[in-house]
Amino acid sequence: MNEITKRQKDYLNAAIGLVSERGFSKLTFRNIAQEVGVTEASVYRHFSNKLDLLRALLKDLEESIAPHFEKLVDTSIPPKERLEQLIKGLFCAFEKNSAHTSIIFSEEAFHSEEELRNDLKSISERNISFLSSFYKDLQENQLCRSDIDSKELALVTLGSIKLTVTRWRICEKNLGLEDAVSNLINTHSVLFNLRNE
Amino acid sequence: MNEITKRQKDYLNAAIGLVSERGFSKLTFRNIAQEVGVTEASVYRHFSNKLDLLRALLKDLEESIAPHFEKLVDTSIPPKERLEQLIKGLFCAFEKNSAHTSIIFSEEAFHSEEELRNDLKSISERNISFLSSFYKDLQENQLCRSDIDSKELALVTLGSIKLTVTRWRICEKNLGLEDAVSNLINTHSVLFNLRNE
DNA sequence: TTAAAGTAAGTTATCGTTAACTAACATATT
DNA sequence: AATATGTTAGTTAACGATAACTTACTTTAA
Repeated sequence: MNEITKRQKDYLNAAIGLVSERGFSKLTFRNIAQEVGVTEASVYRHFSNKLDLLRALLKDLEESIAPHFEKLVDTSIPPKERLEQLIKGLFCAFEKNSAHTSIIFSEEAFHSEEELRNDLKSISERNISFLSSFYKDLQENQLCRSDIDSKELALVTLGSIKLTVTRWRICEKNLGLEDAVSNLINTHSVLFNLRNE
Repeated sequence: MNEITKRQKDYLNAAIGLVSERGFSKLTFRNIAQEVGVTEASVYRHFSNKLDLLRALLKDLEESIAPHFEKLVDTSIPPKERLEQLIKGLFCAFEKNSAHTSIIFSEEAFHSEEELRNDLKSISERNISFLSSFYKDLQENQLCRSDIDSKELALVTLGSIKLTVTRWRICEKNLGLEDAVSNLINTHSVLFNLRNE
């Protein structure tokens, strides 16, 4: 609910780095404190408990990802470019902090906390709905195949993005992310018969 | 390496149930022991440490999933049916034990253990390669669109399957898995222009 | 009778969390 | 200007719970 303070943001950045580099299981008050250079108890000055911290973390990550999906409905840009910008934007964010993928894409992480699980669900459904209305608009303007429901197209796109990121993470960044992105865009163009006009 | 004993299998089943119902973080020696009805130390009679247990768990899950992918190359069955059987088979396995999804699909769970991360990677690549050669064969027989590389098609399919399972899990099984399956198959038929002959 | 399976009772380490207290600074009152 | 009050961000030290893991002893079954 409340706005985040500058100092809280410091702690959150430490948390994000921790998840990115050492995994979700290493996200502890001790480790965050160590990263920031303070004591464990000090973290409690800014987050009253772990749920509170996770809530803030999820919100912070959502705010860094949502804009990419929102841009999908900006009709001043050619549709294929919009999709390209979404994919590139997301992958760029993921490259900077793979915590984004760990958290945004991992329902497992929040298995125990129903509230956070629901938050994660909302974020995911919102992203799907942006993608879906993007495709619906294209279909209505004959810029995309319309023999498949726009929501199904959205699910295919999101699934591909998630899988690509997952594989890229697991391969320890061996395979080029750039190539993966252009493959993704090309595959979508052909498969969905995307046109700019 | 070694074959698994009957008693070990009991413990693994308990472990799978645990992950399915209470999440990966609740997979502890204490909880496994409690499920089986023995003492914590007893579990150590069968698995020398946690890495050993996770190794066995991963192998066990792989053995229950691999056959579904292997059936893809059985040319005695019409191709569309083969794909349908893969998807249905996987979803059926996931419905019985959602641990399969937590583990097979979650790179996060094994973030800290490089050995297991590599195992997971191998399993994933193997599955992709089965799907890929399935599509390649179809393409060579003009039973599938061939303007996109078979591996890209495989990635789209796997991504869709994973996303569908994830969403189904997160929604607490509210939305029907049956519908999701038939949607998936239909979307693939149309999108990939799949034919039986 | 001997090897496999189980137990009780510990170890050490780390987790989230709290309590009691301090130093530095801003604001308000006299 | 000087004093009083409040806030912010930090400290040390401990709490109970739980994790992985060990040792020494007992039961059970081929």
